[in-house]
Amino acid sequence: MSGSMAELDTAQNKLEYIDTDDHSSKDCGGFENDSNAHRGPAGAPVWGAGAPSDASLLVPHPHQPGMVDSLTLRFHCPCQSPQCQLTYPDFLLEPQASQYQLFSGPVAAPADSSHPSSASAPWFANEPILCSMMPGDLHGPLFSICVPPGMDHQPFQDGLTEFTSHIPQPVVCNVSADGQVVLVNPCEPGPVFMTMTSAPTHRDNDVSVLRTPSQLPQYHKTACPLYESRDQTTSMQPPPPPAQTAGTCQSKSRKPCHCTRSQCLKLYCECFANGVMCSDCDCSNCHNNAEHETKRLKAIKSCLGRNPDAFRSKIAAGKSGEVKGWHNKGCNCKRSGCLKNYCECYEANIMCTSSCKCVDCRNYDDGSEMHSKEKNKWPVSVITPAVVEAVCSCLLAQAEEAEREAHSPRRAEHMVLDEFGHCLTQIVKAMFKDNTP
DNA sequence: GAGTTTGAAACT
DNA sequence: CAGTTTCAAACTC
Repeated sequence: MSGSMAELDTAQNKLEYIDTDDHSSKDCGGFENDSNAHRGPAGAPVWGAGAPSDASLLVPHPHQPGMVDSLTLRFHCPCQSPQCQLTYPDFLLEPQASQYQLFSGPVAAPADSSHPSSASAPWFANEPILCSMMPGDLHGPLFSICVPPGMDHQPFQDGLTEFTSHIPQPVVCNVSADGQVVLVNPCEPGPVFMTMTSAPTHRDNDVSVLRTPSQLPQYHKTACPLYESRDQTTSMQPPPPPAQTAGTCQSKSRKPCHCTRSQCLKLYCECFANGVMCSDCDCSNCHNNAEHETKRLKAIKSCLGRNPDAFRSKIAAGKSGEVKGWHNKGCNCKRSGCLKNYCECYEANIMCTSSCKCVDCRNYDDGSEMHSKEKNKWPVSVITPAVVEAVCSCLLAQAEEAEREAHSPRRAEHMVLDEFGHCLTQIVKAMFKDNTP
């Protein structure tokens, strides 16, 4: 395997800030990244390395070359429309500190999420991409993506495909010849159409903008309503507005909760923990709904205060295949042998790892018998977090090399895929080596 | 469906 | 941070 992270800390600041000094606005929605700040290769945006459910695009810090500014990693609305401010109460927000915006959401990280091994987003190459929530018309803020001049739509489509490929829900996207982007999310009844238009509101009038017809809800159509944590330096992404939250991802199979004492405002409540309002539940005295939005938001804030990762997925999921991943915290089972659904690992159909503090665990691959709920056909013992990290490092290094050598995006993609194949070969070799007596 | 068991979340 | 309590889901009968 080639490359190392050290070689990759060569970020330059190639992106430009949008001057929005005249917009003293607060955030209006969208997701920021977590506090993990990673260096991107050569100034290129990189997929964030947060929890698997919240990979985002990282962009270089404008004043500290080589550093990623986490403050930039969020949507914000430069407008001060009552609609936006109603949607996101003040107490959850902090003054706008930065102008970068990005196309981001609670999406599955492409790789190991807890290490600086982000994969480069080749579709951005060296081009600046500026994304923003813009003040919209009567329907609310616009979801826009600014494509730099001279950049044709094909790479953008590739990028959009890449982006949406990380969204937990299957999303089909395409940029048609007339510049219309179609997103299809099974959470929603129908496709979402976005149209490329000129963007006179942006400087130089030299960018294209993707504009959604019905604005804000479209953002949430591709983003599950998981609440984001905040750290000391970044503002929190507010929860989605009630109307969207209550309906978002409802099509996903979700069990109704039966909470009686928590008002569905604690993590005991699965709905609340999953970031959705209760709907068709059997709970009593429920406050996890639009009618109690203020109390609900306070509860969210409280949870995030206790644990900034409270609403992140506990499962660091494998992107595909039968490897589900691993539990970020690990379980603490004592009596179930980790073979009942009391065990979070077992329930998630993953094996216990060294992170677990369980007693008498039987949810592991002992070489002769797999005890997990659905017997994993993949060699979990080989595909460890360290291996995933190593693979990601290799892919990142390859992407960086392609960028350094100014290869076309397509060529760069091939190089990365070649490297991925090489990594897989080594993993397979390791498998057989491990299974050889 | 009621009662019990279990382990995560919350609390001290 | 460890021990205890609270809670709701999973499980059993």
